[in-house]
Amino acid sequence: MHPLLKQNIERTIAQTLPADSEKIFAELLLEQVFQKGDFLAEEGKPCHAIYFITQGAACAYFLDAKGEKNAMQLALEGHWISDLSSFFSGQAAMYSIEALEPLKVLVLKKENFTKASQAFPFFDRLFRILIQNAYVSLQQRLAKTNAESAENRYLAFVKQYPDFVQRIPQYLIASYLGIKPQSLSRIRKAMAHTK
Amino acid sequence: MHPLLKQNIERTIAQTLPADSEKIFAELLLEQVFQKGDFLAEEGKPCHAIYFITQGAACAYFLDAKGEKNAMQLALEGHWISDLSSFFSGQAAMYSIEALEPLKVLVLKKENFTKASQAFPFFDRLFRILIQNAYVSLQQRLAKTNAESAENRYLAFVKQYPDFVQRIPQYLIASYLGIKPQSLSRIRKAMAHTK
DNA sequence: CGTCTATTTGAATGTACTCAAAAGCGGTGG
DNA sequence: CCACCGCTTTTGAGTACATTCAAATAGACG
Repeated sequence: MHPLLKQNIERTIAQTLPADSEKIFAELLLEQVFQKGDFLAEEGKPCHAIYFITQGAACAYFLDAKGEKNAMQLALEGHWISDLSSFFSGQAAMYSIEALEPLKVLVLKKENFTKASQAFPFFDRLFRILIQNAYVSLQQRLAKTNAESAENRYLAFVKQYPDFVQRIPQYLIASYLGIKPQSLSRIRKAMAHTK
Repeated sequence: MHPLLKQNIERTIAQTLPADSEKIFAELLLEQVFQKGDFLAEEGKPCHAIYFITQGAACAYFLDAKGEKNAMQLALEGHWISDLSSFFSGQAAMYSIEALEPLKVLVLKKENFTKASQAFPFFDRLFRILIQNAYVSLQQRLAKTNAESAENRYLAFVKQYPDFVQRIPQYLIASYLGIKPQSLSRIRKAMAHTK
C-alpha cells in the first residue's frame, strides 16, 4: 500500500490500519496515470470513482456563465479528489477534474466502494470521517469568504497551503478564493511592497 | 417515532425504515423544548448533540470581528442542526445555535450516537449520507457565493427555501448569503419595483 | 523562434459597504 | 389602551474594494 495513502487513512481514523484491512484496501484500488491536461472526470458525465493522488496536482472546477473556470477543489499528492455528489448519486458531475501536472492516482471505483462498504463497516466509517472533514473545511472556507477581505483570504491560503502557491496556476487559486486573477495579481503586488 | 424524522431518514437512505431500526432509533432520542433566544450550543463550548427540529426555527452562527452574527446554517422543522465538527471531534464549537422561535427538538447525544454506531452499521451509513448531502449543499452554496451576484443569490434562496423567508429575520438571511442587511433591504426593494 | 496562455498593469466603472438617521414593529408595563 | 423601549428594517449619502475592459509583458511549450 502506498505510504501516503496509509498515512492519510491512519490520520483520518486516528488509529493504525490493521494489516488485513490494508490488504483488502489494496485490492480495491487501481493505479492510473494521467498527462497534464487530461480529465479524471467531466462536468455533465457521471463520475464513477474517487481518486487518491500519489504524485502531481489536480483541480475540480465548474465553468461559469462566462466560460471561466471556477475551482471548487485543489489537490496535490496525499489528497483525495472527486465529485462526491456524482459519485454517490450516479448523476452527472457538476465539476470537471483536470490534471494540472503529470499525475499518478489510486482509483477507487464505485463498484469496489459499494462492495467494500457492504462487506466492511470500516469503509462507511472511513468515508463518513473523510466527508466530515471535507465538510468542516468547506464551512471554514465559506465563513472566510463571507467575513474576510480578499487579501486576508489569500494570506490565510498561503499560510494553510504553502505548497499549492508554488504549483497551482494563480488564476485557479484566484477562483478558489472567489476573486478575479487581476485582483489576485494586485493583492500580491501590494503584499510584496509592504513586506 | 416522529413522522417528520421518519420521513427525513427514509428520504436520506432512499428506503423504508425497518421497524426494528425505528424502535432502536426512538430509544436513542430525547425530546427537548427551548424558548426563543435559548442556546442549543455555544461557540467555545463543546457541542455534544445533534438536533432534529420537529417544530420551530433555529440558526447556527459565529460572531465576526465586529460582533455581528454570521449564519452558517438556518433550519426549520424537518431539518437537522448541530456543530458537526465539535460533535465529532469533541473540540470547542465554532458556532452558537440559537432558537429563533419556541423550539421542539429530538436530541441525539454523542454517547448514544457512538453506541448505536458501533452496534448498527446502519448508523454510520445514515450519517455518512446525511453529511454527504450537507457537503454537496455547502459546495453549491459556495459556488454561488463566488460566481453569482448578491441579487441572484437571494433569488435562488427564495426559490429554494420559500418558508425561510417568512420566518427567519432578514439580517440572518443576509449574513447566510454573505451580504449586509442594508444591502439585502435594497435588493428586496429593487425586486419589488421590477415585479 | 513563434504561438499560446498566464500574469501584470492601467483606467474607468460598479456593486456592495460604511456611517448615520429615520421609520417600522413587537413586546412590556404604566 | 397607549406610551415607551429595544430591535429590525429601510433609506440616504459618500466611499472602498474588487471588477471590467483593454493592452502590454512574461512564461511555457512545441
